[in-house]
Amino acid sequence: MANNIRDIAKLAGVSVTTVSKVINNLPNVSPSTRARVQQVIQDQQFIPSHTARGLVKGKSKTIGMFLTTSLAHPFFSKVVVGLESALKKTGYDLLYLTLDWNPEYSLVRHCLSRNVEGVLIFGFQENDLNFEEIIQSEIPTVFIDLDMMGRRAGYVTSENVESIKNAVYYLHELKHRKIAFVNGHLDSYVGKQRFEGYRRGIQELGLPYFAEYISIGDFTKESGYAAMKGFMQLEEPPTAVVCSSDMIAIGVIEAAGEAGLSIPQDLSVIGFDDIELAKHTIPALTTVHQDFDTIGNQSILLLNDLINTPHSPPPALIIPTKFVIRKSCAECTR
Amino acid sequence: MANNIRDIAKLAGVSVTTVSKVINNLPNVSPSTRARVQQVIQDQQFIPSHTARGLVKGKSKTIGMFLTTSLAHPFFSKVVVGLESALKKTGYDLLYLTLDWNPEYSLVRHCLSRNVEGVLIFGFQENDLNFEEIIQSEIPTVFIDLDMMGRRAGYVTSENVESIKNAVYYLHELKHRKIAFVNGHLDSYVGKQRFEGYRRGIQELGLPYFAEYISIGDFTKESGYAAMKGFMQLEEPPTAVVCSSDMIAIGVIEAAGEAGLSIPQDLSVIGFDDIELAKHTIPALTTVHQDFDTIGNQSILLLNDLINTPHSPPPALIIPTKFVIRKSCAECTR
DNA sequence: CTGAAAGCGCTTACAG
DNA sequence: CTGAAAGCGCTTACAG
Repeated sequence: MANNIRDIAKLAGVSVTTVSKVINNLPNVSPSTRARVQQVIQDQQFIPSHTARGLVKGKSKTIGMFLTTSLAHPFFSKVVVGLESALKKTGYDLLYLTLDWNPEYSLVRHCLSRNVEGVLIFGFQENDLNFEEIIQSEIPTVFIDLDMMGRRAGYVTSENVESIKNAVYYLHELKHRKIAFVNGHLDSYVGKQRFEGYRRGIQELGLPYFAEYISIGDFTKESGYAAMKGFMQLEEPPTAVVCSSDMIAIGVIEAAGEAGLSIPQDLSVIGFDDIELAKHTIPALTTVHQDFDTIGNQSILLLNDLINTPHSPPPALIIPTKFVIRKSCAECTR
Repeated sequence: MANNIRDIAKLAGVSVTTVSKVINNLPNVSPSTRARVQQVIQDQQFIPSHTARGLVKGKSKTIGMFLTTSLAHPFFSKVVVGLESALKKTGYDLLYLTLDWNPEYSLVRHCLSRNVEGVLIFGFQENDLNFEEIIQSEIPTVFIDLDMMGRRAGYVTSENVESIKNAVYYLHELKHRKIAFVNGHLDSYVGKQRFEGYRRGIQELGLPYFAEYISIGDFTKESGYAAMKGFMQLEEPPTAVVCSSDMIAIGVIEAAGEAGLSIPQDLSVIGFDDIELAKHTIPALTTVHQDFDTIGNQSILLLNDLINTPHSPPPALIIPTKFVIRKSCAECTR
């Protein structure tokens, strides 16, 4: 049984150098020799060791991925589809790196010991981990939904600011003037961005900025529910609500429904994400569609550039969203 | 800058053997020597190469995972949470292996070249891939939701048969006698199992077996919708429908709603999976809850046994489900 | 307790 | 076009 390049060399009656050349499709091997070696490789079902190759070349053809466990979030699997296609294209495999939360643990150590060529970071917020360390290490890194930059680190995210701003504009065109906003955590990058979008929309349209119309939750249905309950206490409740996630919107709709308001006649609601559920709410949710597939795909492609193109600039890629109009908004009649 | 064990040895004034012993916490090093070496390691921020270690030991501390891209399915992320905790416990990292669909491609080659110690296969059906090859290779393998077995291969899945049977029993207790079943693909393992559950339930309860009450779809909402439309054409439409997924149930409910039936008064519906959405349907869906976390967790643990316990028998682990009673079933009044 | 040496399975100048 | 040899960074008998 031939287990290594030396066995193959012996069987083919050549040197290991030659076998290596054949395996790697390098020139300077006569056609007949090449054919003979290939035959032996085939016969023996020889599989070169990726590990040994990695050791001598100092490359692993592996990208490390750090993920929050709280990634039980609904987008993850969609992003993975995008990752997969780009991985295939670039020839990398993805190593799902499990985080260890003991004090001596270090992202960088893990990466270095595993010899990953680049790192993908997804689902984390600014202060979750010691990202400075990894940026300093200059291991090529791409963050998803977190605007970290470094000499060899960049990010990809959806168009958050404009998307929310557009939602506000859309409601304004429908004659809404009392437009509330239910956001997620402000310590998350997307939370900050979307808030900025709301702020700009209100400002550019010359609408008054009411602190009472802004609620900060945590992207969940529950936080949307609570926010809407709050709005309904106001003397002048909003006639429309922009939400920072579809789940928030669903909570808003539920609270509104309990109070006897019908959507969209009495209240217009806009979500964010376009999750599966958004099509199935009653009424179907008007929302901002995120292109998760492209996010995944581009993350790997950019990482590949960072790794393999010597002076490639750190990326900061904003993926366009799509505004999906369904049934949860109507013209304001009051 | 110290990059390898030899540099450390030099700096500490010892042999590489000794450094290796210190790194691996092996005995036969004097305390003072050990301390000195550790100090140097610390000072130099030395990180041993996982790759080199893997090469000589023939082990990679890596588990390979094959996943369908169609894994954009909603459970995946929940299973990952379970995987993660077990990975941490066992010290393995997960290599997400991207499949290459060209004819020469082989799962086993990929695994062998990457030197993974075990393989997790998730989201595939019997004939999707050449699983025989991987079973023959005797690389330790655990399948999720696919009952493949081999000398070193086993599986973990939810209790599918009993769960559906119980659902049928539950409806029977609610005095339903015309109980339909909307299944997913029969070429999927879980499809077959759940069908068997339905069959047994009907049989044991002495209910007549009507082919018209059985619809085979593809786990989607659309297939549920179509199935229910069909049922309503029958002379004696069912009074209750057991579904092989929550999405199917949602489609059934939608079709029923369009025909003016109210749930649960006119029709009882039971789902499967207990996805997020199940709580939010109107009425909230009675369903079979799958314990995805445990599925993920046990998969790794069993794989770990398979890898590290010499004669560990191939596992066939059935994870219990929980029947979650919500609002979509009522006593049959007709 | 310590270290010299062989070896894991490859790649890569280099000489012929 | 071909091959001997050094080396990637470790571990592990083995001898002292």
